[in-house]
Amino acid sequence: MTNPPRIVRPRATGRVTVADVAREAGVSPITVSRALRGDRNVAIDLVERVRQAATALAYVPDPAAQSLASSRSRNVVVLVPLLSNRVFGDLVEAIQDSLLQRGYQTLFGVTHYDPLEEERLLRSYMPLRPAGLVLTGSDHTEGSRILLRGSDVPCVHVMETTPVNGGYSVGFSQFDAGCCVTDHLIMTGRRRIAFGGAQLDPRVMQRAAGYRSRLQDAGLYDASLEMLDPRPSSIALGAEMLDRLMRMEPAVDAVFFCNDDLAQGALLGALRSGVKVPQQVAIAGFNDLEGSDQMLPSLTSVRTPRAQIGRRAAELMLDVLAGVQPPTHCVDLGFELIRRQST
Amino acid sequence: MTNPPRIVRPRATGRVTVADVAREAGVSPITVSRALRGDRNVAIDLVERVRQAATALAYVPDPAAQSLASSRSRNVVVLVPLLSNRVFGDLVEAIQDSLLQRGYQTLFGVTHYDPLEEERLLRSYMPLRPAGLVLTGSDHTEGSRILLRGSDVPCVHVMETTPVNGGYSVGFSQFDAGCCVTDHLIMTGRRRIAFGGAQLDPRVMQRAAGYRSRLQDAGLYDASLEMLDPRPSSIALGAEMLDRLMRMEPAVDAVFFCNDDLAQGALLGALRSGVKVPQQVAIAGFNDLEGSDQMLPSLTSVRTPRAQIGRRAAELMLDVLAGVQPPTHCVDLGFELIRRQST
DNA sequence: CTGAAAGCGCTTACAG
DNA sequence: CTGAAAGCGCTTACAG
Repeated sequence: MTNPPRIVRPRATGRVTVADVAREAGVSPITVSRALRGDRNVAIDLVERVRQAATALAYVPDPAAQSLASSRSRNVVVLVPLLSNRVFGDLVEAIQDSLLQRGYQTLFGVTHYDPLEEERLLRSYMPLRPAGLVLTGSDHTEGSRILLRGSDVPCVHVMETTPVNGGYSVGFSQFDAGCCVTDHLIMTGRRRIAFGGAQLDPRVMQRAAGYRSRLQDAGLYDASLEMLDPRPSSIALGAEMLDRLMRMEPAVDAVFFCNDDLAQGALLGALRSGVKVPQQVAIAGFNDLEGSDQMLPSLTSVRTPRAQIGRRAAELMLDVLAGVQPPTHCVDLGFELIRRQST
Repeated sequence: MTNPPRIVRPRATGRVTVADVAREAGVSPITVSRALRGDRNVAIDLVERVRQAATALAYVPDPAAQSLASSRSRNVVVLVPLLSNRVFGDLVEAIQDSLLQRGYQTLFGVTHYDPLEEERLLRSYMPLRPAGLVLTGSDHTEGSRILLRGSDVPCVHVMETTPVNGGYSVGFSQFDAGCCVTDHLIMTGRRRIAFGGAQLDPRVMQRAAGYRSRLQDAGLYDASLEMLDPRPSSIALGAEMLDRLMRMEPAVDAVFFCNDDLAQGALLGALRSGVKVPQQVAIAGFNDLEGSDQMLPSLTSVRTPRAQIGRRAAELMLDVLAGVQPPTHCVDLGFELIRRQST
C-alpha cells in the first residue's frame, strides 16, 4: 500500500509577485527582477515591457523577500543624541527626506549622548542588515568600532569633519567655529572672555578647544573663565550660568555660550537682573536657533548647516550604495558667523 | 550519455540559523522557532534547552526571514507633521523608546501637515507590512482611510481624542484645552480677548473652536479678534502678529496664542515696542515649551503630556500586537494650565 | 542578453 | 506537545 500523498495547502497571500509580472510580460521572473532593479544586462525593450507589466499589475516588490535573498536591506540606521532638539530634528528630517526619495527607509535611534547606548543600539540594529549607517560624531566605544569594522556596512559620521578610518564624514569644523566666535569677541575689544558650555559632548568640547586656543594665542586665556556644566543645555540653565558667572567673575566682558538656548537664557536673565548687553557683557551663542534674531538684544550666533549636512550625508550614502566612489571621504560644509546686537 | 549533474554552490552566509540552534539543542527547527517566540505549546524543559543553545551560539533571528515567512514585520510606522519641532520630538522619542524595548523598530515619516503627503507615505510604507501605525490626529484623506480599512494593521491616532472608527486614540481634548485658556482669561477680567493662530492644522482649529465657544457663551465674541495665519508657527511670526493686532484692534486686552513659540515672540515684541504685559495685554500660549518659564514676564501656558502620549500610544499598540484587548479605544491624558506672570 | 535551479532563514499548515 | 514538508517572494550563481 502506498502512502497517500500529503496535501499541503499553499498559503495564497494574494500579493502580486515577480512571477505574475513575468507572466504578464512574457519573460522569466529573474528578468523582471533585473529589469526593475536597473541591472544593465537587460535588453531595452524588455525593460520597457516589464515596466509596463509591473505598472499594469500595480506590482510592489516585497522588501522582506528582497532583503532575505540578497542579504541586504534598504534600511539606513541613523543614530542621533536627541530628537527633542531642533539641531537634530533638522538633520534627521533632511536625511529622511533624501533617503525616502530613493527608496530607502530610515531607522532612527536616540543615544542620549551616551556612547554605550549607541553601541547597544548598533547591536540591536545590525541584525536588520542595514544598508548603511549614519552616526553623529566620531566618538564611539571600542565595541562599536569593532562592530563597524567587522561589517562591511558603509558609515557616514555627521556634524564633525573628524575623519574616522574607513568611514565618511559630513559636517564642519567645530574647532574652527569655536575659534571664529572667539576671534570676533577679541576683535570687538573684549578682554575677559568667558566660555559657557553645557552637555559637554565632543562637539561642545571641540568648540571649547577653539576658544581656548585663540585666547591663549592672544595671551588672554584665564581658566577660571571657562564654565563647563555637564547638565543638558537649556534656556533656564543659560540664565543660571550667566548669573553664577557675574557673581564669581564680575569683570567678565563677554560670554561665548556653546549653544543658543543657553545664550537666549542668558539674555533673558540679563534683562531680569539689569546686566547691560552688550555694553557691560557681550553675548554670543551657537547654532542660530529659532528666536535668536528676535531676542532683546538680538543674539550673535553661528549658523550651522544642519539640513544641508543631512542632505549631503544621505547623498553620499546613496552614492556609496550605488557603487559610486565619492570624490572625498570628508565633506566640510562650513559655518557662518551671524553678527547681531548682542556683541 | 547522462547530463552531468548541475552543481550550484550554496550561498553560505555564515549566519547562525534556527537549524544550528536546533542541532545544538537536539530538537527540530520549528521547535526552536516556537520556543523563542514564546509559543505556549512547547514543553518547559525544551524551551529552556533551546534558550541555552541560542545563547551559546549567539543566535539572532533574521527579521527579513521572519517577516517573509509570517507576512508580518516588527516595524511600526509613525507619521508626524514635523520632526523639527519639540512637541513632536518629545512624542516620537517616547514612542521609539517604548517600542524598541519590546523589540519593535520604528519607521518615521514627516507629513509637513499635508494629508496628501501622509497618504503618499502610507502607500510607500504599507508594502513593508508594518505591524502597526501611529498617525498624528484624525484628519486623513479618503485614500488613506480606504488604505487603513483595507489592511488589518492596527492604528493609533495621537494628540487628539477624536475617535476614528476601528482605530485607537491617545491624547487630550484640544477643544477643552482651548476652553480652559479662554475661561482663565475671562475670569481674570479680560473682555477683548483675541486668538492668534498659525499653521491652522486641525488641532489648532480645535483650540480655536474652544476659544470661540467660550467667548460666545460669555457674549464676548468678536470675529475681528480672531487672527488666523496659515504660515508655520514661529517666534518671529508671533511678534509680527501681536504688532498687527495692536494696530488693528488697539482695545485688545488679551491674546491667546495657539502655540508658545508665537506667544514667546509676542512677549519679545512687546518688550521692543513697549506694550505692557500683562497690564495692557495679557498673553497666554500653548504647549509650555522650553523657555516659557524664563520669559519676561514668564508665560502662562498649557502643559501637554507629549512624552506620556507617546509612551501610552506605544503600550496600547504593543498590547494590541500581543493580542491583548485594551480596555478602551480612547485614552485621554488631559492637560494642565500653568499660570504665570503674563496673565 | 536570458533563464532554470537553488537558496536566503524563517513560519504556516498539517499530521500525529 | 513535536516535527517533516512546503512555502513566503525574492536574488545569487551558474550555464548558455
